[in-house]
Formats: sequence, structure tokens, C-alpha cells
Amino acid sequence: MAMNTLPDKTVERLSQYRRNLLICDANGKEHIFSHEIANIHHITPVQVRRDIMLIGYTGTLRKGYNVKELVALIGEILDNPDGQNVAIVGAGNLGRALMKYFTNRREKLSIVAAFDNHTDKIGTSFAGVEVYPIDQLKQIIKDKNISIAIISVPFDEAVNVAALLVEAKIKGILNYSPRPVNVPENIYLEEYDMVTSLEKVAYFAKNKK
Amino acid sequence: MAMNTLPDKTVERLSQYRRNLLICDANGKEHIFSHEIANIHHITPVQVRRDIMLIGYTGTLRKGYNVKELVALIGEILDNPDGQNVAIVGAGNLGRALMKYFTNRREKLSIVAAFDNHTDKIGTSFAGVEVYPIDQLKQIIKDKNISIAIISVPFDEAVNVAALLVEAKIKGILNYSPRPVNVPENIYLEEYDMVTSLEKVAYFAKNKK
DNA sequence: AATTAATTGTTATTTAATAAACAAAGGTAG
DNA sequence: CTACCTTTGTTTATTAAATAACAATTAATT
Repeated sequence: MAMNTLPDKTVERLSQYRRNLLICDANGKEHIFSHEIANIHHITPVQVRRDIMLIGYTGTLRKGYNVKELVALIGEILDNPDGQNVAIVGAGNLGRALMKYFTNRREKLSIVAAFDNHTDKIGTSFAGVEVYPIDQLKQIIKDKNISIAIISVPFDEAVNVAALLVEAKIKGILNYSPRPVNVPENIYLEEYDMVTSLEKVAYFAKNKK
Repeated sequence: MAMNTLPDKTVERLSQYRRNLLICDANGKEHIFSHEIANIHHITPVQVRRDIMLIGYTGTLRKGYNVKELVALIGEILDNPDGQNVAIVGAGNLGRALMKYFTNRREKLSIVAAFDNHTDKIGTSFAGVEVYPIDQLKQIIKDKNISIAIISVPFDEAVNVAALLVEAKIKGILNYSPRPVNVPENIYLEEYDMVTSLEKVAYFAKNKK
């Protein structure tokens, strides 16, 4: 089961909905309308209802969606019941930002190791994540049952790191380096480049007002 | 002129093409085929040719595109001839990563100030970017002619920071905080959430192999 | 009790993005 | 010199995403 056929963008939005629903819940809010969710995320209420329809949840007319129930269901869809372990390759500024950022955010998604080649970083830890030398990558990925890796190394190292991860039989890669990498089809790859995002903002901001 | 009507995704790809074309150029490569560009970026040659068509460049049959010329033309399209100045709000790990990352990457796009509220950071500088207190934000954005801001503050501060930026008449915002913010229509807003990206990779990696 | 307003769930339409198809041109090989 | 191969540029088709339209239902109001 656990149909894996949700649209890309719906998966992204469900993750975002959950984040803010958890805050609503923490604030004691029990129900929420589609247009309230929509307002938070700058989208239309229809889109929200459509996403929620796709995961098979049903709200209550005139009361909206039960926050706790919706959070629980999104969890069933997005999370792996047995949890998933994550490694960060590259413990520079970005890598450390990610460690601090993610730690203890999700019960089912844990950063359990970082890798770097600089001797001054190896053996230290950030936000409770220990830094290992890169030549232990394969072994530790196996030992700690890591299925997902985040690449946050400089341009020149990205391709090598990706090759190591493929060898280590990783299942998903999130590449934050500016260098696109190639991986086989059976690995899910997501690439994001901050310079590109900034240049895009610059382009569209250029002709504003 | 400089038609501002390029598709969103084309703008992103042009930025990525340029990055890698600059490296090709540095390696002495004079011409490049659409399928070579495509391979680097995991897309089809047709898409590359289509993007290049949209900016009105024409390659040479059987030789491909002249690297230097193409880089120059992408620059004409993406860059503002007078340059654009950028501020980073939030000098934590992520903010510092961004400062180191961007500095001196693009002639026409400069990070010229950072803002933070922690007294231990104010007055210091990273990668040549000085950190100012947030209450000077409006003044310095004006003085330094800053038109673009990157938000890299924690969840709770994001909404306030966005409001300040709107007041300071910023033209484009890149929001890396996990909190979606609201800005008027005349400001270009791009939001990116690392937790969502990781959860997306986790979701699609879950059912792999 | 009937009417109205609010809100969900679903289908249909439109728009945006990607991919496919193919003509045109120029070089290469026989 | 002719035929063929490669590669570009552009049109057409397909797919994915977002939006609009609307039926159904419940609560509140008169």
C-alpha cells in the first residue's frame, strides 16, 4: 500500500501544511478551514482541498479540518513508520546550519552522522551530530542504516561525494552543492542551488515598481 | 526593453547554464552542444535549445554554441546593467553560509550588508560583509541602495523582518525561514524551505529499490 | 419550516511546462 | 557531386499543475 503516486508539488505542500498545523495545534487550535491554510501559504483554498482530497481525508462541513487528525494523516503519508536516517556530507557553514536546523524536528527523520575531510572538524559535533572522516562514509552509512544524504560540499567535491553515496547504496540525495551530479535511476535526487534562487529573485525584482 | 516575460523555469535554467558555461570557458572550451549542456543538468537537449531560442541566441550548425557569447547574452538577460545590491537578514549559520557562498560570485550582484540582533555578531564581518543591528535596516537599505533581501532568521522573527523589508521598499525577497511571509504584489517573493525539501526526498526515497 | 450563507469534495477547464517531431542547413564520406 | 549524418531552430503534442465551476451538505437565521 502507501501509494507513492502523489504529485510532486502536493508532497511539498503537505510538508508545509504539517509544519504550520503543528503550530496551530500547539496554540490550542482544534479546527482549521481550507482558506486559513491557504492564506498561510499564499495559495488558493481549492488547492488546499484538492491536496487533502488526494490523501483521502475528509473535513467537517462548517468546522473545517481537525488539526490533530490532519497532522496524523500527513504523517502516515509522508513518514516512514520505521523512521529514516540522514547523513550530511560537508560540515561547513551550510552543513552546520542544516544540522542545527533539522535536529529534533521530526521523530521519523533523524540526522545521525556528518562527514567532512578537514581534520579540525572530524571528531567534533554540532547539534549533537558527530563529524566523521569521509573515508568512513560507506561503513557508517551501512552501520547506522542511513538511507538519505544531504550534499553540502563545494563544487569540486560534489561529483566524488555523489559517487561514494551511490556506492554506499543510499536511496535519496538532496544536493545543495552548485554542481549537478549524476546518479542511477533507482536513487531519488533533488538538487537545489542557492545562487540560482538569488539570481532568479534578482531577475524578477529587476523590473519591479 | 529586456522583456521580462521569460518563464520561471527558463530563468532558473539559464542561471544554471551560465554557472557551468563559465567553468567550460575557464577550461578553454570554446563551443558546446545542446546535448552537452543537457547532460550536465539532467534535462533534454530540446529543452536547452528551447531556452536558448527564447533569449534569441543562435548557435552554429555542427559546432554548437559559442560559450563566451552565450555567457555574455545570459548576462544581458539576467543581470541588471547597473548591478543590484543584496542584504542578508540573520547572520546565523545559514546567513554566514550564504555570505561566504555568494561573495564575489557575480559582478552584478553583491551582498553589501548583513543584519542581526545578537550583540556578539553586530560589528563583526563574514566574508567581507559587515553585520549591522536590525534597527538600522531601513536606513542602510536606503543608503546602500539595496533592492534584494535574503531572510535567514528563525521562524518567530520572519514575519517581523518581512514587514521591515516592505517598509524599506525592498523589491525582491528570498525567504529561507520556515515561516511563509506575506508581502504586497509589487515585491517579488521566493520562498524555500529546507525541511520541506528533505521531507520530499524522504517521501520519494521511501519506496525506492 | 424555509431560506440563506458557508464550506467541503469533485469534476472540468485552462494554463504552464516538458517532450516529441521534424524541417533546414552545413559538413563529411564515398 | 551526391547522399548521408549531425545538429540547430521551431512547431506541434503531451503531460502536469493550477484554477474555476459547481453540486452537496450543514448550520444559522428569520
